Amino acid sequence: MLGNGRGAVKRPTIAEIAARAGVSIGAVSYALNGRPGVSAETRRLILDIADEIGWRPSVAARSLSGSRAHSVGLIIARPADTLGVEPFFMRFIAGLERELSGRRTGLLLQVVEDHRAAIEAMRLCWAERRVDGMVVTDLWTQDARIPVLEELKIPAVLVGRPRPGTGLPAVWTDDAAAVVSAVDYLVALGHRRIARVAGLPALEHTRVRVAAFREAVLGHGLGEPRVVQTDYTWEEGMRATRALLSRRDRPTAIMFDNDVMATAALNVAQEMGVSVPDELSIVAGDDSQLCVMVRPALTALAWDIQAYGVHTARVLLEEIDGRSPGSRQVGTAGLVVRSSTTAPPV
Amino acid sequence: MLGNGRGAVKRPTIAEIAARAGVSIGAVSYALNGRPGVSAETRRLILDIADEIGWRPSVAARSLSGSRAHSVGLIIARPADTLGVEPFFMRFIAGLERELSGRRTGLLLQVVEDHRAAIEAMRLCWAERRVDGMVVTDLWTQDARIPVLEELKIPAVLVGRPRPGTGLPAVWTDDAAAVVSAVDYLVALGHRRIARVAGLPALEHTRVRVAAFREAVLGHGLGEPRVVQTDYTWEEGMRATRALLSRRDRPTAIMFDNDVMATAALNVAQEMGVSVPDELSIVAGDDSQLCVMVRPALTALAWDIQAYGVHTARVLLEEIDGRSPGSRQVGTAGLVVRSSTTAPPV
DNA sequence: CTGAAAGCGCTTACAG
DNA sequence: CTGAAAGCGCTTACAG
Repeated sequence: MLGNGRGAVKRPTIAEIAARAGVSIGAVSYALNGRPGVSAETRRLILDIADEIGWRPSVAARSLSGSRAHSVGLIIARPADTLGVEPFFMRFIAGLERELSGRRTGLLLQVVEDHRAAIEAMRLCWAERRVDGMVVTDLWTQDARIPVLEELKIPAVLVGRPRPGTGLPAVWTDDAAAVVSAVDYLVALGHRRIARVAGLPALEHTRVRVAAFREAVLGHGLGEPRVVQTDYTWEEGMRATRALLSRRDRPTAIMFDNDVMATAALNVAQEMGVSVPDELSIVAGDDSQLCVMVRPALTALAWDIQAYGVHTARVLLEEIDGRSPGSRQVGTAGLVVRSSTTAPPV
Repeated sequence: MLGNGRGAVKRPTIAEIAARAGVSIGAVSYALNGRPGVSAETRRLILDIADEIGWRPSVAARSLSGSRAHSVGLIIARPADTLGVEPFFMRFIAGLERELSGRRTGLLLQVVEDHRAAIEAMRLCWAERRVDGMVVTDLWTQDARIPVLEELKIPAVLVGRPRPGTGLPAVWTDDAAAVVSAVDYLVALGHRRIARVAGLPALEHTRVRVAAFREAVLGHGLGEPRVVQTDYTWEEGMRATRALLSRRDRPTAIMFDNDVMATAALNVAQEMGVSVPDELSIVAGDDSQLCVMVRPALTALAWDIQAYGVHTARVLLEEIDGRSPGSRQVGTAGLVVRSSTTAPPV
């Protein structure tokens, strides 16, 4: 009795190829894997037969003998609600795939609520040998997943800054440089009161961006930097903007850590009768279609997310192959200037 | 030599459990799988040991002997660009997972450009026995993937209306009823000139929705229904809206097939000096956070996408088990009234 | 109720 | 250059 209840089709195996070619299955395996040990003629014959009968290796069999799962895992730890509007993951996944599919490696996706669940999923996935390695996103400054990855010796790539203590390679973008470029741009326009609405404080890149912001503001001699922490949501974007705009010395420019909050700010400004960009300039931290969908269209930092995915997959595959890839930096975000930024009111 | 280059940890196997318990590996397998053939006492002992050493079955070994991959596939066939803003897939995937993870079934995700690539990916995935079945989304009226699924006898579930010719089960929502409810609502407000900006004509649900729209409009005696076909994008949403609003007898209400185009319409209306909702009511076809992020907030049809995912996974797993689940309908969308709809101008 | 054995479809030393 | 065989970690009839 085979597989599914609908009377599964019998797959061709190397035994069948061996029988047709009149050689041993060992010879077939060598030929198909491009290894020495078979004559060019025999190899040709075997490849032709395999091609003709549409043979493909069974991953299960390859995994069992080769101790490779030929898949990698991506466990996204976020409440399901906040995933919808985030264009990041679909683009990132498309990038991962572009690299993985060429290497005949599958992508196993899991979506969980928090780090505790993510760790459990990691352990299970690894214990069952479903994957050869994992992609770790949304890194926290203190990240409970990392010690687990190290304890289990799971090959993994960190999507974020390298961690000196660990042996895990990282693929990262220069968040600090991007933030500085945005501050410089606003200062060049003449802004002196620039605030920042930051994302989740637990996330490492939030911390990096905030630090870069503070340094840039201080470097320009603009006084004590003003930063509001949020959880990236629409609601907190509204609240933070309201708070900033209610002060007497309200900022003339605000940088937001994503596009959703920047859009929220647009609405708050309108409600409060603050004109954008004339009285308030807005910069969104992540460029997305959303930024061109609202009015005024938002000036934003644009990252090449798909390339990020491609490099991440590449580093992970090298890591799995035991080639100790080392960390890699990918392109810094570029500032896309649209209609939400201009010189401050005089 | 084992797995990864970093000196893989030796996984525990049933042989180890058997040795510790002093029984055969067969007995261990029976005990772990809850089958008869071992005494309650032995079973207890075996389970305890397995638990203690953290044993988990190797999927590769289980697949090879049991002829089940313990994974299902989702191949998304869309240009990567259009994926970002779509909140559908992340929600849908979260729903799939909720059901799959409880059944110890993995989700293999692929993102490809078109149906040709999707078919190739399906064939490969199946030939390698990476999956036990597949989820098919974004069904076309004439869908080249279906004959391939049938030819290969791949267990699959259609995310869309049942197809009489095929033996494939479907999980669907009543798109027609949802569209009719929206038309009824607009008519009740007093609208007589209602237009529809539809999505990709090749998609089956576009056709179903357009047909329902036409019927509803004719049923209300509102004259020849006006429908503009688009590809779901922002750009075509703008173009379609511009065309509709440029006519002398322009509509007083427009229904859009998604949220992105409805947002585009908001901008076009503003540019053309048409006030929303006073001069133009707008209904978005898919509810999402975007609908509450714009001003005025958009009245929209809200689908329980996560539940859709849960049911889809459930049906697919039944299909894989050979239980011929039959098609299943899930809840119809509800109209969420916000600020973009009101009575037409007198 | 239990043990010994074959088999799933590959890979890979090891002899010839 | 090639063949015969063991092994990956399970499941599952088949004897006892």
